[in-house]
Amino acid sequence: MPNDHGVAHSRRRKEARPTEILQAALHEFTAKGFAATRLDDIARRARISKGTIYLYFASKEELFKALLRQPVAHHIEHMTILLETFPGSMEDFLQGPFRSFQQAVFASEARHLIRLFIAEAQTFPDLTEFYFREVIEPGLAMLHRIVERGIASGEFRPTALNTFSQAFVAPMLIGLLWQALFDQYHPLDTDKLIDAYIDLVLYGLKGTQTCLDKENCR
Amino acid sequence: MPNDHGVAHSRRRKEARPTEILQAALHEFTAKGFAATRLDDIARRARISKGTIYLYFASKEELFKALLRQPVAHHIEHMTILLETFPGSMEDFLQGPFRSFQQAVFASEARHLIRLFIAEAQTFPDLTEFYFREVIEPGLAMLHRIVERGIASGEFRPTALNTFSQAFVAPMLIGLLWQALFDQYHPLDTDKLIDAYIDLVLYGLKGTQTCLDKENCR
Amino acid sequence: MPNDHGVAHSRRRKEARPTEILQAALHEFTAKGFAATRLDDIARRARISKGTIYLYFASKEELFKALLRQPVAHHIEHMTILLETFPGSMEDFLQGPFRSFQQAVFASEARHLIRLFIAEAQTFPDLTEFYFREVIEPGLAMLHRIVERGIASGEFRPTALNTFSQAFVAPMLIGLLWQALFDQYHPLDTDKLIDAYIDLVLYGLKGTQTCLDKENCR
Amino acid sequence: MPNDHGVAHSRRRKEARPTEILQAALHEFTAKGFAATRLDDIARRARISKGTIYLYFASKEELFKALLRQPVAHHIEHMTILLETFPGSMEDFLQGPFRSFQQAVFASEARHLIRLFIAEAQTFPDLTEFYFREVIEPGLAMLHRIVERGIASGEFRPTALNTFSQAFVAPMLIGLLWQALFDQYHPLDTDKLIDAYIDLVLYGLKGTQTCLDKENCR
DNA sequence: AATGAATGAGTTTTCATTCAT
DNA sequence: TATGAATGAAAACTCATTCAT
Repeated sequence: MPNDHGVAHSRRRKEARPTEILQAALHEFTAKGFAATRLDDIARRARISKGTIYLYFASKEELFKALLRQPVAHHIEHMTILLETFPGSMEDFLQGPFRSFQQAVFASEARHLIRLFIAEAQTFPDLTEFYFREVIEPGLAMLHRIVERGIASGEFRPTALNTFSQAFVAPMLIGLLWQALFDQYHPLDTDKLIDAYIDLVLYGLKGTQTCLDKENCR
Repeated sequence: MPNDHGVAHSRRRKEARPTEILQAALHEFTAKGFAATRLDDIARRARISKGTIYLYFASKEELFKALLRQPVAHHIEHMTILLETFPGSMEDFLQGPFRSFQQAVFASEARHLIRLFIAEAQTFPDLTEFYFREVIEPGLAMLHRIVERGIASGEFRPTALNTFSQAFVAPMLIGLLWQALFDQYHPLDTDKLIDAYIDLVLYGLKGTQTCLDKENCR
Repeated sequence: MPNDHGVAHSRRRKEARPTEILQAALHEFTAKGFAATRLDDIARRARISKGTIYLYFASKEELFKALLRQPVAHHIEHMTILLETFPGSMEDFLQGPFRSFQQAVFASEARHLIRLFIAEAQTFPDLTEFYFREVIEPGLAMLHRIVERGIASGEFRPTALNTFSQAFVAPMLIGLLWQALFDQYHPLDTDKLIDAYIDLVLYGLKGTQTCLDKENCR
Repeated sequence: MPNDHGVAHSRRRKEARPTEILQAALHEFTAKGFAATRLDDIARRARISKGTIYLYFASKEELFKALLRQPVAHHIEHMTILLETFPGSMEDFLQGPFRSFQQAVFASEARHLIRLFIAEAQTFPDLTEFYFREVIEPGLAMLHRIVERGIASGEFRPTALNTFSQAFVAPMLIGLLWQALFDQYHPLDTDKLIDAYIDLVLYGLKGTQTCLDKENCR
């Protein structure tokens, strides 16, 4: 019965549509930015007609926001939960889950989205607020918690890094932007960059431990 | 003598036009991005007519490129020359001229332009190449040179930072982006961020070897 | 059944669009020339929106070229084929098919297009080449062939007209231009003009043959 | 006294200005047509500033009309006067002054202006009327007069050419247009074209009268 | 008289959005 | 649901014309 098949097929596709559209949108917005991307291009890439997009997203802007709202927050959430129950040292956490998190970001589509967000944030103030509330604030809180726990346990010494948790993700940001902009001119090994940076930070944080005389070492 | 005034006024204005236009363009492009900025807006801000822009810039794109090509390279150049003749230690250089350089970037218009470049680089590949050749490559070379000189003189130990000079400017980038995007939600003291980071880097570079005795350490 | 009607209507219209647009374009371009014609006017005349034109033609220039490329060549082609198989005398051909051809040009839209081409040829060099290759060269070749056949059969005497086949169509050109420019001041009977001219040419071509005494004839 | 010189020089130039502008305008309008020609181009070619044009011509349109009104009429006038007092046969007139006139048109700037007029006539109805009254009508009258005189003296037979004097200048028109449009693809010897045509016309006009036996000479 | 910087109306072109099918 | 032809608002860009010098 072709009808049955047709319906089933249609339903299956129907459910997949938003995702298909978002994937196409990711590709196009990433390549050209919001304004320079045409819905036609997204539709063509998703192999649907332009009108169909409007069945699932109210406007180009909403599609863009939906794309950017999707996929970053859960990384942070996951890390935060992991941290709460993490039994080991904070050095182990940074060398383990935190490093993995950064590698995961580089491996995922999120890598494009972060850059896209930076590019378009001015144009979409509500996106900026969304990111701050959903990603930045919880992310910084988590980083702060790591340092706090490290200090509380005597693993870390107190440093300015406690106030500037942003610095923890600085090399990830550098890496993302470099990859997108300059890799063609001069490739960058982002894994090693992250490793080097974690070492640097840990070195700075642990500081006095490697020092013979704790009292005298700052 | 109205004639005198008129001539003087007109001449002064004529020569100032490109600069006036570029200033207005900086403001508008910065606020809305390339595509969303209308030449009408730039013209209105510069208090001239739309057509006048075309007397000085061939197109919206050329105006944008002219804006971005202007003002970053000379900062780097200045630093590079300074470094060559710098008599002191590399720690002094980082704490002195290098810190000043970063503060200068934050104080200047360049702060907006860097973010604008990141946002629009995808759309203007020739700008990307320009930045790589004129800013990134010489900048990295200079940073590399600092570490090399420090190692050669026994001031620094060899670390991965030697390979990843990008990491030196990571917090400046974080600071620029934070200022533009999130300062309204949570202000960031960029001066202190830079200080903290230079400390971190120096600590990592100089290593534990140098610290036995607080008075002697730093 | 409104649906049926609707579909039929829409389909019919869609296929007809390019033709409708070209007709409107013919009218407007003919009346005002290329530069002075606004796409708005063409759209209004075709009862569509400005944007629709761009669904079928890439630009104003392409629309103009499409208009001029259309409809002249086939006249020539038809004549050329006719000539190859024409059984009668060349006088009969000139008095018959060739005269009809000229009358057909006067009756058709081509009459406007030729003038339009003359007006705009400077601006569109590729159109000029197109006309030369597709219309002028084959047209002259055909005229040349007529004279040749006439001479070969002894019907015509050799004259300079053999080298200047252009002269055959001179009155048609005069007629077209007169009609467009001066008919309001002084109407011209183009049919009779053509007749008179064909007589003149035939008289010249047949020339001495019809004269009994060669020495006395001219 | 530099003032004197200056004034003299200025006056001399001042008087020459309109002509200089018209020459530049001829060149530019001829090359690109009315609409596509920019006053800037004309000014540059005349080595003056754009504003200066407006000291001598009220608008682009007036400049164009002034250009086209100039220089054709006097050719006709001259011919007409010549004809009135011409002592020889009309054949001599056609072979002499009339042929010279056509050659003069080809050699002069008028050659461009005629084509320019054809191209733009639609856009400037008053120009069309001007041409009809000043050029076409007197020109046709003169041609008509030639034929009449020839018939009156028994030199010519009555033919349809009497009614269609336009045909006399047909090859000149063909030649002008060919030169402008197709000479690059296939050069045309306009002198010989005119010669051939005058022969053809004379042959037709003198016709059967020079033939001994009317019945056999068509 | 001459200049040429400045203007802004006018035109082409693009593309998000709609809607009849 | 899905389509894609049609729309028309919006924006870049041009250039005749003006006018202060």
